[in-house]
Amino acid sequence: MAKKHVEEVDELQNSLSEKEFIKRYREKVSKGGYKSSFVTVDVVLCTIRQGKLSILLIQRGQHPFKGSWAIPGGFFDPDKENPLEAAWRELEEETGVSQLSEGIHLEQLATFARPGRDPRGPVVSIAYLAFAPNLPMPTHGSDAAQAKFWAVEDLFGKEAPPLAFDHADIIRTGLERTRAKLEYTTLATSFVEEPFTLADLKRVYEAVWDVKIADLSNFRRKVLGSEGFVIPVGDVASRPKGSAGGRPAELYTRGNALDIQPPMLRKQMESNDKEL
Amino acid sequence: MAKKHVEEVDELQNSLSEKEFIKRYREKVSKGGYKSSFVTVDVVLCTIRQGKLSILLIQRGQHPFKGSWAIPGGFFDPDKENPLEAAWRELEEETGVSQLSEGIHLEQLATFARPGRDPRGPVVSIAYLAFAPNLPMPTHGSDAAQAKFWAVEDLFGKEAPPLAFDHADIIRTGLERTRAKLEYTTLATSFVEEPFTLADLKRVYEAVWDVKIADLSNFRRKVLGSEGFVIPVGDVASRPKGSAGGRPAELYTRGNALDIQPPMLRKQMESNDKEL
DNA sequence: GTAATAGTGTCTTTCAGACAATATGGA
DNA sequence: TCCATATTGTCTGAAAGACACTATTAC
Repeated sequence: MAKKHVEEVDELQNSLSEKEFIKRYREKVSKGGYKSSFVTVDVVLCTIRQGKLSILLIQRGQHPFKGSWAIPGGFFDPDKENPLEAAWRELEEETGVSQLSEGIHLEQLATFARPGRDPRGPVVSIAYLAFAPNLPMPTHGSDAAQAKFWAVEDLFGKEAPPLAFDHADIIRTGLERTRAKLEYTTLATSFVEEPFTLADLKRVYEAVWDVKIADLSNFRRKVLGSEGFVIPVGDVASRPKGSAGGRPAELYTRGNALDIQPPMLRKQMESNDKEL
Repeated sequence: MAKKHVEEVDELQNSLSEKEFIKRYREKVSKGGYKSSFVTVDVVLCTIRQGKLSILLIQRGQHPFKGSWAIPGGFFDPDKENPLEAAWRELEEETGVSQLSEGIHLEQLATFARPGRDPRGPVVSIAYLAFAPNLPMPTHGSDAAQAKFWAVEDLFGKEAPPLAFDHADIIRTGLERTRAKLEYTTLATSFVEEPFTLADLKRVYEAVWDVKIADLSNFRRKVLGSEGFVIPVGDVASRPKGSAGGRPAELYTRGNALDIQPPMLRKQMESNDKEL
């Protein structure tokens, strides 16, 4: 991370209006005539909380967009690290989970570089997309005012929080990718902790696609029929206390397969699509 | 495009060794302590020439990688344009086709930012992926020594040309995306000129996947059964002179559908996979 | 016992794969 | 006429959707 950059910027942060801050910032940056750009690495972290697809957002404590919510991220040092490594680092800073935590998936999403997307000047954002099981956090990072998982359905309605920069676009792109990936990859398993039951996995599809999968039997046949999707543990789940009765479910771990062949179909939708 | 940057660099280009050039270049760039980066927009342009999946490459006339082959691209001005617009501009400069040319597809591929990928210093490449029908060109751009379509099968063998920067990685990524996209989108039609026959379309799949589709009948049923994939023109093709006889094929234009539901299957492979 | 959840089996429809048969042009 | 290509039709097997039935727990 561009530490010196951050420190110098920090000197400007205190008790300046956003407008004045941007003016001073630009003076420092726009020299030399070279059309270079700052680069950030930002992460759309998807997980499932209380049965709902949710995304980690951090309330900004600094200009610009002070008080608005942003996906976690930080400046990228193009001399020192790969952007993927930077994304893992950001993820670890914000959530406390390490790269070694099995099951967390991280991939490049897209790069956003529209002129004016950052009022400070040219800043290119390399966005990443992460899937994680329900995490104990959020432990908010060093410079974050507040970190919180937002249910996706709350992000785009009239009660929606203000989103910083073009992060609404980035989140939308991430959600589209997420929904598509569940169709033809095994990544749904990245949303659950091991070991898991098929009902757990079904809830992932229901949360991400916002559908009701009516027939657990067909879902079961599809998952178990896909070579390497899940591996039976040979044990059964103990029913959570306070829950009603019912036969205990068999437990599974993630298989090695990456793709589902043929893909999972997403037509069982009697969907209640709310947001885009 | 960063015109001033290009001009200043041009002063350094003549009669300097690559090593000396890079040293002088770095002295100009590394000032201020801010960890900013230059950004380029580069395009993997795929088409089909003589029945083979091919990619447009340009032989570099300047350091670094003088004499090596690179995908077309150029510096991106983060103040003035969207990267997608920049990609269209690059495409137009190198090929003469305009954005209005129906059928050409252009999408963001991925961003490459590994430290050291450009010996001049930190340069982030936003790579785009384009599909085009057989083009009259290449008309080589202003600063390009030579432009040529290379068959993919010639790019990774022992007779392979030297590729600049990490463009081998970018091309590989583009090829994977291209092959995957033919499965679940209608983008195969972007590789043929309108109007086209189903045999033309079949040749696209064969070239991109490097397979032989044995049964044209099943292929036909799949394509015509996919709503909005192709639209019959109501006319038949006239057989090219010199070719053998045979019933003339019906002509089609591109439909409005973006996705194929369910996807095209890529198992008819008796593949002769050569490169990766 | 009932309620609730998990798992098995079976019938029907859809669609890909294989392959046979017909159509339409050129030499 | 024969040859080459395009198009239509038919049979079969794999897999999804619907749905009935059995299994195992808590109460």
